[in-house]
Amino acid sequence: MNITIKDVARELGVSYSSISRALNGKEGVSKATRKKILEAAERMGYQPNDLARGLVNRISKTVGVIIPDINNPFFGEIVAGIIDASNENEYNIFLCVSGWNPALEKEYFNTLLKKRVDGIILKSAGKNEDYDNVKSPLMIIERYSKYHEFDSVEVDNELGGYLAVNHLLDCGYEHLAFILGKEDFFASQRRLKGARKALEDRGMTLNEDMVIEGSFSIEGGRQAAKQLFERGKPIDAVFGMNDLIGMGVLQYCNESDISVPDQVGVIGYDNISYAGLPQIRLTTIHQPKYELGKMLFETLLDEIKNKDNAKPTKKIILNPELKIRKTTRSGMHP
Amino acid sequence: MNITIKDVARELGVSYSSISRALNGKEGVSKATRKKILEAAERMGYQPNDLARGLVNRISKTVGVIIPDINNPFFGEIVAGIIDASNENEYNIFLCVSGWNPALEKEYFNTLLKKRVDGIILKSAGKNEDYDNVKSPLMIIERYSKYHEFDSVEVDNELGGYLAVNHLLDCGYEHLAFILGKEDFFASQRRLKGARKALEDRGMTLNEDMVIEGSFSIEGGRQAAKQLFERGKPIDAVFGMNDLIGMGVLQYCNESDISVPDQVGVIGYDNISYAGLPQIRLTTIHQPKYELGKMLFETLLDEIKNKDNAKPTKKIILNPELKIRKTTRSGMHP
DNA sequence: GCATATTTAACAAACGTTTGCTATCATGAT
DNA sequence: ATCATGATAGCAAACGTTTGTTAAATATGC
Repeated sequence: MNITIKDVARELGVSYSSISRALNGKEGVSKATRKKILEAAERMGYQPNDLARGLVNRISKTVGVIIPDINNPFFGEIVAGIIDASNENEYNIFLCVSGWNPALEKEYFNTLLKKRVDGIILKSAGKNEDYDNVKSPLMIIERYSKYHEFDSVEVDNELGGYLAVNHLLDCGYEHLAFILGKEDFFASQRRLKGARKALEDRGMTLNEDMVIEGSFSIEGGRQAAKQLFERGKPIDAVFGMNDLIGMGVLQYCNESDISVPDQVGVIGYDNISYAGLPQIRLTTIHQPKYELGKMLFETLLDEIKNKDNAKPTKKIILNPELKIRKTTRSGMHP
Repeated sequence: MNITIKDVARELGVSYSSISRALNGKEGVSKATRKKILEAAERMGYQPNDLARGLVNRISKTVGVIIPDINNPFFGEIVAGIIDASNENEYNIFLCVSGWNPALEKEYFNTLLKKRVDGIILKSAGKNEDYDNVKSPLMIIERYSKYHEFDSVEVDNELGGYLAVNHLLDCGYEHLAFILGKEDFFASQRRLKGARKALEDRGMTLNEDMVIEGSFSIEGGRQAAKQLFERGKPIDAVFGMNDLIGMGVLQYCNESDISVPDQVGVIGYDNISYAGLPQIRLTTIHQPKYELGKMLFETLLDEIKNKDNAKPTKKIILNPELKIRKTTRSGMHP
C-alpha cells in the first residue's frame, strides 16, 4: 500500500542500505547518489515507516501522558505545555484520560508500555497504585512516597497552602474553612499542611471540624459550601483546594446572598484562566501550569536520552504564587 | 531489554508460532499447551510489542487527532469524546495541537502518516490546505468544499446562526452586530449565512458594516466589541461566533457600563461549560461537543474497518440548540 | 604504473511479530 | 494392521527499517 524503501531502491537500482543512509544523512554514500535518492524519494512520495524504525531503533519518538481529566483547564494547560515541548523535540503524545479511575489508569499504563512509548508522564489518581518494576522512564506529576524512585516535577503544594492562608489572615479573616478535593488526596493534604503552618506561625490552630471533602468541580464546591454553611458555625473565609471548588463556593454565596469578600473571603487554587474573568476574579494560588508541562516533557526526554547511565532521581519543585483578585478583602497588613 | 515471544518460547521449548497463536486465541494449539503458554507469559511479564505487531498486521490501533487549540473548551470537550470512544475500542490517540497554524498542521499530518496511524481526525485551520491524495481514513471536523471526498461530522452551522439571530429578533433587538472568528473563516461564514436568512425571513437585511472580525478568545472579543461600539453607530445586540468572543463582549460591556441584556443583548456560540457559570450565564447556541467527538471516532473506525470496499462518503450533521440564559432579554414573542 | 589507502555500495542479519505451509502424531474407520 | 483424517506444532518468510561487515571501485603516494 505504502511506498517503501525497497520500492525506491528498485526504481533506482541501488541497495536499500544506501537509501537508508542517504535519508538519514549518514556517511557512506556519495554526493551524487545521495542527491539521486533524495529526489526519487521526494518524487515517489516516500514516507518512512516509523513502526519499522521504532522496532529496530528501539525508540518510538512517542510519549504517553495519563491525566485524570481533560476538561479541567488545570490539566489542559499542562498538556498544552507537554505537547508544545514534545513538538519541539519531534515527539508525539499519546493522550490518555483516566477519569480519576485507578483501574483505567493502570490499563492505560499497560497499553502504553505495549505501544513501546519512550516514556510516560503520569498524574496518578490512585493513592495506592504502585508502578514498581517499571523500567521505562516515568515522570510523575506530584510525587508521593510510593514513587520515590521516579523523577518528578511539581509545584510546591505546602508553600501554596501557606501562601493562601497567610493571605486570608492578612486580610483579617478569622474563621477559616477548607474544602479538599477528594480526587487528589495527597495534594490536598500537602496544601492543608501549609495552611496549618501559616496558622501556627501566628499562634493559631486549624479547626479540624472546618475541613471538608468535596469533588474537584464547580458543583462539588457548591455542595461542599452548602454543607459547610448550613452547620451554622461561624465561617468568614473558605479555602478551596482548586479553582473549580472556589468557583462553586462563589456560586453558593451568590445564591445565598452572602457578600464576597466582605462577609466571606474565598480563595482558590491553580489559577485556571477562567478564575481571572472579570465576572469572577477569584483570588487564588497561581501554579505555572504551562511551564510545568514543558518541564515535565523536557526532564523526561533527558531521562530517555541517558537511560543507561543511571543518575540520581530528580525532583523538581516549582514555586506557586499568590494571585490577589477581588474575592478577598484588601489586606490590613501589607 | 523487554521480554519477547522468543524468550517465552525458549523457556517452554515450544516454537514461537504457538506462542503467538495461543496469545491471540487462534486455533491450532492444544488446550494444554495454550494454558502452559498463557501462564508462562503472565509469569514472565510478557508484554507484546505493538510496533512489531503493527508492522505485520498493518494496523496500529492508533488514531491521530489534530485540533487548533486545546485550551478552548470547545475542542477540549470534543477531544474528551474522541478519547472515550477510542478507549472503548482499544485505540490510542495521538493528540496534536496546531495553534491555528496551517504549516504546523500539515507537518503534524505528515508525522502521523509516518507513525502509520489507522486514521486521522482533523479540524483544519487552513482555508486552502489540501489533503488531496490521502489514502488513509480521514475525518474532517466541519467539512468544506475542498474536502468533499472525506467523511465528516459537523454541527449545522447555518441552522445555528439562524437560531441565534432569530432569538435576538424575538427579543426585540433591532440593531445587530456580528463578530466573526478570524481563525475559522468558514464556520463563521456559515453561521453568518444563517443569520442573514433569519433577518430576511422577517423582511430585514443584514447590515454588512456591522460585521467585524475578531479572534476566538475573550480578549479578541473584548477588543472587537470596543472597536464596534466606539464607532458610535446604534447597536443593541451582538452575536459573537463563539463563547469566548461572547464573554469578551460581556467584559467590554461591563467595563463600559453598558447594561446587559437591557441596553445590549449578547449571544455566543458553542455553549462551553464556562458560559453557564452563574456569574456569566451567556445565552448561546449549544453544540453537542462530546457527542460530536464520539461520533467522529466511531465513524472513523467504521471507515477504517471497511477501508477496502469503498462506500459513499458520509456527511453527518448534528443539530445545534438555542440555550437561553440571561444575556438576552426574555422574548416578547413566544 | 603498482601497491596501498580510502571511499562507495551491496549483502545480510536483526528488531518482534504473524501466518501459510509442511511435518508429525494420534485417532478412528475399514 | 492400513489408510485416511484431523489436530497439533514447527519452519520460514514476511512486514520495513537500520547497520556491521565485506566487496568493489576509486583515489593517493611513490
